[in-house]
Amino acid sequence: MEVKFKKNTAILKLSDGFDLANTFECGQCFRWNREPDGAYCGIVRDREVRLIRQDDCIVIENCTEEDFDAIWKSYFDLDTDYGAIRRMLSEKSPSLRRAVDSIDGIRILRQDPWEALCSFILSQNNNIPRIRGIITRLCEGFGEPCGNGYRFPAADTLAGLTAEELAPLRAGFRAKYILDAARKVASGEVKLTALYTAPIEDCRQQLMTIYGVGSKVAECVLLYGLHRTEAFPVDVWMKKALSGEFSDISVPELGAYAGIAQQYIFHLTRSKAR
DNA sequence: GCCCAGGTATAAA
DNA sequence: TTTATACATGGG
Repeated sequence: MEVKFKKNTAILKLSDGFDLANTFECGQCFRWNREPDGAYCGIVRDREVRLIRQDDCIVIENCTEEDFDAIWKSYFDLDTDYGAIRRMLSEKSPSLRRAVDSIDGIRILRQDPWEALCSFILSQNNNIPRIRGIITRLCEGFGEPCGNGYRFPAADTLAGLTAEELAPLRAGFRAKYILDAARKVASGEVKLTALYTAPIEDCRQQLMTIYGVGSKVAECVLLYGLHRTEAFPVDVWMKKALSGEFSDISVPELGAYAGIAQQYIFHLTRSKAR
């Protein structure tokens, strides 16, 4: 990966892939917005940037060299060779090769664990456009202004709210889950930063103490919020996939990248559904 | 109108 | 331990 800087703009040349639409619209995140020119605009922590492809480069606008080193290099997982991971996964089974080949240029973002926790609580029994709407209203209603939008509200902020105060989100039965998550995170009863390094099964159990967090939400938080790429949702809808056309996949064999394999399988099953 | 959505808690078999 | 159902809401 090469990077050059020109007046608050980072210009990336990657040896592996970075497809903006596939990365931001694969269902791992809900707060990157496509603009008419094909660029994507998003807010992470207290920074707002805009990404656009120019020839074989990805351009990050409003990105200083300091921010790139402190935030974006890690957030976009730019030090990871996705080409190598794809090749490794493709060797594991014919069905997984089809899944990997069904989409390219996805990078697993290193999102904020708290934001990922809320996002995937809200995702349950819900569709992506509506999830995005609820999260937008959550940020507008309770987040600090940032750039042209809002930061994701802190757990401490939400912990002091009531279900009635969350009603404008129209999150339905999920509102009470958000409040329980906020309360447990704000109090330290669930310590998200500990989940970066704890044994994966302990992490699952810890997350599932939150009302409304089951195995599937826990796996998504671990993968997308804590970059635990070995996390794999074996026991909810993935069980369906693995008993069908993906029955030739052995999850333990996928090892450290089982979660990334899951992302490709998710895409293939989604694209077939329509 | 109808079906269903990146599921989970709860009750019942 | 496995299987069924309600859940709030609205996108397509």
